[in-house]
Amino acid sequence: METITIKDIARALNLSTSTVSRALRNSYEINAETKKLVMEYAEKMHYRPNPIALSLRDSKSKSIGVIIPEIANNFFSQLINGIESIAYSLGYHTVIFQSHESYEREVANTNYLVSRKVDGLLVSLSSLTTDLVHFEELIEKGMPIVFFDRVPNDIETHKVVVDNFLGSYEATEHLIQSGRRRIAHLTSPIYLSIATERLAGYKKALEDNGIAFDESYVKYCHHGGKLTTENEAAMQELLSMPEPPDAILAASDRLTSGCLSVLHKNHIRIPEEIALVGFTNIGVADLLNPPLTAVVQPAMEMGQQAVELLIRLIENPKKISKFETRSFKTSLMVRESSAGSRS
Amino acid sequence: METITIKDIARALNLSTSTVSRALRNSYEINAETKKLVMEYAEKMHYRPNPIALSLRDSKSKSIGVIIPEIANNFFSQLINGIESIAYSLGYHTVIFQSHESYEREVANTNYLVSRKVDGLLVSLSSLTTDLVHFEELIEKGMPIVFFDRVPNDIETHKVVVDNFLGSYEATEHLIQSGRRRIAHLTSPIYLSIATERLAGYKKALEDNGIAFDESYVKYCHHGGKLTTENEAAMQELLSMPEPPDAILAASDRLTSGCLSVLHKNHIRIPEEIALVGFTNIGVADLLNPPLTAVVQPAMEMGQQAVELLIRLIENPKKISKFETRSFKTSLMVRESSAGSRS
DNA sequence: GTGAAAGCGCTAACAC
DNA sequence: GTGTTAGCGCTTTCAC
Repeated sequence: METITIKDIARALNLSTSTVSRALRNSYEINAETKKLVMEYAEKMHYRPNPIALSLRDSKSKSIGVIIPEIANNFFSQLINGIESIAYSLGYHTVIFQSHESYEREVANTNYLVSRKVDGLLVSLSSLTTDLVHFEELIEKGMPIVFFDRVPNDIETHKVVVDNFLGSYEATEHLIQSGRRRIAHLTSPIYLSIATERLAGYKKALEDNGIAFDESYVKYCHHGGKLTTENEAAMQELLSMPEPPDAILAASDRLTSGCLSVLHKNHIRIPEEIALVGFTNIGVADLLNPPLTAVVQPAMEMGQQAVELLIRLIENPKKISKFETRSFKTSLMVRESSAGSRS
Repeated sequence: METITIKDIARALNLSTSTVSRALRNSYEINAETKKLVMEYAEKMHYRPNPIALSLRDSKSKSIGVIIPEIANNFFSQLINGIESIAYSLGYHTVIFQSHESYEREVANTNYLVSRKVDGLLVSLSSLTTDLVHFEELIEKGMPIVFFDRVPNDIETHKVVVDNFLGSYEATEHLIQSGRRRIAHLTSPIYLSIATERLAGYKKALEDNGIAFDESYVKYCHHGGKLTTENEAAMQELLSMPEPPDAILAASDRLTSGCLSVLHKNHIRIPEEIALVGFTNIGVADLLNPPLTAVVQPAMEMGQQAVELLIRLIENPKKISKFETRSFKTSLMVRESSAGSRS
């Protein structure tokens, strides 16, 4: 019944454990006959090496840790699929943890994964992370880490990102071209570089098109839209302005659907009264009412590239001198929610 | 720098490893002073026990494995959140694996988790799993397993499910009451009990309302809607029937949005021409066009109950004589997609 | 009250 | 070509 070990095989075959071990690893120094004997017996008994023992010995585990803000988000779940597919084919296992946008959980997860001897880490920062020492120390110690999407500016390592500036710029310009002038921007705390970049793209597009930037059109949701109340409050402020916006650019999945929801509740016609464009990887964007213009990120590819870089780092421990940052383009999927109606 | 071990502490304090070990576990047989000394030094050096070593020794890991069909699905990701929250508070870690509706991956994941010495397993079957020996053997060996949502009929253990029959019955009856007569049912392969139960509820509702069951109104998508082509094909068949349906009951998340998508593409007015009700936990159901009537499952609670049962099983290894099956009620969220228009 | 030693499963020097 | 041994980090008998 229970799991069989090398020792059991050795005993059964009247060999030493080291011989069995060598035979199983097909070592050149073992007699062909002995090998065959061992292999067949192992096969027959369904022998499987104990990965825990291997991890303890080698301080590695052929597994990589992934820390993301949350799973219940299409962008991240698509990303995970990208990660898993590559990792799996390269013989690595993927262990996923959620920070739930909490700095403490991010740290706790990191520590746990490290103690579990993952060979490397793939991380997308929580929106409330400002202190990065837990990662800096790890990198210092030689732990391979690759950041994606929400990456830190101050850490030198491989990164996989999206051109947020451009994505935001294009979306904003698209709104302008469809005749909007009072474009609001709904975003998350600016700790994250993705938020600053998206804000910058938005500003630049306004500027390039001769529209003055108005700070009161920018609303920050500190929990990134996780709390609906926060979302609604921000939207209410916008709607009750003397000159309410005629378009909104929402900076994340959560923010986008939250925004759409509030507009619905207030019976505001989209796009006639207010146009909406959002960063989102939601699968049903074209089935929404109205079909939603979306800034989409190539999540799957990002995940694939991220693991690829990570595994390269893991398997080439010689200090890499220059790290790369792979940048993807977002794609603007234009749909009704931003249709021109005023130009 | 690197991680510090009990041995390091022992050496530094001129004690034996066993004394240090005992002191850290606050054993009664250790001198208070020694304890204090050890504790403080350990604290100062950020000592953390190596979980791998513990797992190797004790053949357990304070972690539970979760095997689900896929993460990129609101129902499952909400469920995971339920699992994680409870597991975390009880000191267990959660390791998530996706079967991607593949029997082989399900088996591979199971084996891996077992070899990694998870203390228990939480599983929702892949839609293509018909052979259950891999789970049966494990249970035989004493591995705690709790199934949820997609549960096997033939295995005796704790289960957490939803009353699929009733959910389906209510949804169907609702369609009938809103004036529909030719109600189609879009479902996945009937290997899964959830599929047979939903089908049964649908049939019974028809019967109870004097509508003859017509097999040609039932379409099976073998990949559960994972393949859009499959989905479209099934829908096309329905639409090209001499008497196409005037309503559709979709049996899963994927199937529901796929169905909605095809109806859109074919410019079929919902609910005027065809009404739609679907099993789905999608968050934006009320933002869809039209707002979607949904059979919603209490995913979070199901996850919480499932871990709770599992951990009870883990921590009470004495053979439990009777296993329980906890059953939740679905809730029918009536929205426009099934509004009455013909009665 | 504390230490020595064995063992969890595996591999790799180092014998012979 | 095969066996012996030590060690990865930890706990736990068994001694003293």
